[in-house]
Amino acid sequence: MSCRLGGGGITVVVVRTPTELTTAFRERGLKVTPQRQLLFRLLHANPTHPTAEALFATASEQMPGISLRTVYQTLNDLAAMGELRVLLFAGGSTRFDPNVSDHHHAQCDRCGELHDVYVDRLEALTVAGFDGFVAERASIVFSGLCAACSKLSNHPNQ
Amino acid sequence: MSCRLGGGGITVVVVRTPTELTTAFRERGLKVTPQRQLLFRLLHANPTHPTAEALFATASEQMPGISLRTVYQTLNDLAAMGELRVLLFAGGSTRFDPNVSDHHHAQCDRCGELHDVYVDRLEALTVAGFDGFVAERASIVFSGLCAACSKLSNHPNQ
DNA sequence: TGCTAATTCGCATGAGTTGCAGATTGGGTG
DNA sequence: CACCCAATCTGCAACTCATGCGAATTAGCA
Repeated sequence: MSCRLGGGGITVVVVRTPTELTTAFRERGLKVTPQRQLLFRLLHANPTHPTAEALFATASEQMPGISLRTVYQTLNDLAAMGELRVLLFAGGSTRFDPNVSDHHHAQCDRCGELHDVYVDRLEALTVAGFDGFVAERASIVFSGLCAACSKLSNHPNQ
Repeated sequence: MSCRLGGGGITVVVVRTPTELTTAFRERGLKVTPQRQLLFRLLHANPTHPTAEALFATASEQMPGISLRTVYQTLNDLAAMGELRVLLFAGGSTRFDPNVSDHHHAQCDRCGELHDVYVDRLEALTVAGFDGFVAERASIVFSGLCAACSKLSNHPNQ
């Protein structure tokens, strides 16, 4: 089985700006605190799929005293609003993906790095065994070696 | 750019028999205890994607006093040997899949049920954004409603 | 400016999993 | 068949990640 990889088409990352998130929060009767504004900024166009702890660490630098509890709270609010995707992967805690466009992931077996990929022609898949299951979404995770780790294994002396 | 995903052709559900697992354990210098034999039997052709706790509960019926610690230990050993796939899904703890053939999963948004599906023509996918990533495997999780829950939503009066 | 519900924060709690150590045992060896 | 030792089992403690709770604070509207 093999898969053809598209020639690096342009990928559009759709991530709400802090301003848009502010509006979305207010519309729902949620308040926009300095803590939340900071998190909105840290998440904007953030491609690192951070964990709550990672965001907390970064946020603490800019706002000493911010609580880990607040980070979780805000992340959960965002996820409930559909502004954040929650990702579960091997090797640790929940990661949050501010990229809510239709995309998938590639995870490196060696360093654990996770990055976004865009898959087309999903409808071309042939699936057996649905047995009445009505699929609405598909989430694909590719495993292998990232560019950096792939180079390393070609030069094992490193 | 293209990637080859291992395997291919007709998908066969390969689940080692307790006897095969016994041999595999001995070959690696691991001992085969009554506890492990029981777990081998409980896992054989088990389509339920059980959690460690679920296996522990079933095992306890047949072997009162077996330790949850032992269940974890054996599951981890099996996973390390590649005889078990470790699955992480929303809604709780790690699940273990004794079906190590090339397959994927469908999870019901409503009841959480998880079942196996077989995907063909992965080669038809067009993937952008690998950016040097060398994909070796792909894991697909479909979300939607299982047959039972799908019927329920068509008859909301229930 | 004042009110009130939402939020923050810190601590306690809970679920899931692993580390540890003493007692036990599988299974190769003599 | 008995012995021996490393592997295993078990129970408990500890650890990680995440959430519940409540008193103090604050955003945002009147």
